Amino acid sequence: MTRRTFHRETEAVRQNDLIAATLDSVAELGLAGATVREVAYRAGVTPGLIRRYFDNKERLVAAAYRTFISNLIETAAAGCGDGPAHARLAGLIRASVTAPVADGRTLSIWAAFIGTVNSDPVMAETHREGYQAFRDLIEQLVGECLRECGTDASHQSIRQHAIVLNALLDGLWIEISMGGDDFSRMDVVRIALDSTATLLGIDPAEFRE
Amino acid sequence: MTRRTFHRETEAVRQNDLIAATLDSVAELGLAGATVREVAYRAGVTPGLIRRYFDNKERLVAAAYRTFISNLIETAAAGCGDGPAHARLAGLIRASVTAPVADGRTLSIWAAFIGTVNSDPVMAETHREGYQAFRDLIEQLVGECLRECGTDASHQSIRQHAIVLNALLDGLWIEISMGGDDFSRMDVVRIALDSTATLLGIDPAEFRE
DNA sequence: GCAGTAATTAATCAAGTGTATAATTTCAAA
DNA sequence: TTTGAAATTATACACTTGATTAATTACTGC
Repeated sequence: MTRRTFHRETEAVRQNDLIAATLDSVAELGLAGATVREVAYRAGVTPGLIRRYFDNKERLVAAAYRTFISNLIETAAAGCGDGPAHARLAGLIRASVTAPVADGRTLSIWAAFIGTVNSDPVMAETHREGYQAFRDLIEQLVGECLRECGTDASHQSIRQHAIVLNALLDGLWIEISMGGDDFSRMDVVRIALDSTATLLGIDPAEFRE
Repeated sequence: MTRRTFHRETEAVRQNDLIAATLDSVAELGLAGATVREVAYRAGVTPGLIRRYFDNKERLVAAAYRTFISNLIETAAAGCGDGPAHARLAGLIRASVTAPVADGRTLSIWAAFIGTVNSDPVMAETHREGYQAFRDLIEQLVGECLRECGTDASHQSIRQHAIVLNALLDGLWIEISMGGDDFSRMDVVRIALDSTATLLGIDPAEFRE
């Protein structure tokens, strides 16, 4: 009986593969399905190897969550581009309600992780960081927008508008990703942009991109 | 060595207790912590008993989710009361962004269950039912509101406004329940009502309750 | 009070979990 | 080509999980 052949990989590649395999497992089988054996199988290695790159399974899952959430925010933020604030905000919104950010697989992974936040301090901290980053981004864009449009741009006004917009985006993202409604015939981007304009008191025409 | 004493209960009471214990476990320990033994312990029975009232653990969890989600929607809907449509809508919104609907424990349970929807068909169906009920309620109230205010109340307009409002409520509910932001100094109810009025094109004054 | 029935407990099982460790294999350096 | 160190595999262990079953207990109807 011969051992299976293998080839060595750098630490970065292996960690990356293991994290990707973890996210795949979580997406398809849920968090409970992301067992050490399942992850190892998907990564094309044996279970024991995981412990060489991650102290324990908890660390692996936490690392997977961190990569996932930072990638997600990065992808959404990449929609900003440059230009005037309202154009950047529009870009962020468009990116937030379309694939690959708004997507069933993404939602599944997000949901699975979210469920652990309350009972797992490590996950809670990771989650807090990611959320904070996104909220800060929105708050800044909202602030610039309000200033551009000459509306009330007081600290409190910015904050409240950011909270509401953040909530709207979260909710739309969930609805669209869930795919429960039939969004195929609607222009979700336009709906998102129009309602944002309405909420911020901006001329919707400027938001049509 | 004597056996522990016990007393019999009706099927309804036992099922209820077991479901309550399941929800407690999920809220505090996450879905992974809701083991048969943990649930039995919290319900004050022995593990074997569970199988007398639920075919298997999957059924118990599904039943717990169903009870949870229907209670949640019922509680929110109870905020409606009666009166003109905009008052009922305002009541629903107020209920949605305040305790016990908007609450950390509620969010934890919701999040834990949501994470299973993608990989578990039974949970997916239960989820769909609950969500549909809430969305229908909102769509009806929005429709009445638009008609009351003389705005465009076409089928498509109602549907789009309902989607957006639903998203806003979901997002606000999550944000508030999460407690990440410091909402203590803000009037979240007013923020929710004002932004809803803005989105629907209704006079905010009518929404102040 | 008594008997029978059904609810409940207690004990056990097989399967799957994360983890640990020793035996192997790969690869780079000499 | 050889050697040595590090990466990877294989195997095993202790533990937890959901499920099963027989023994016991509480309660209902007579």
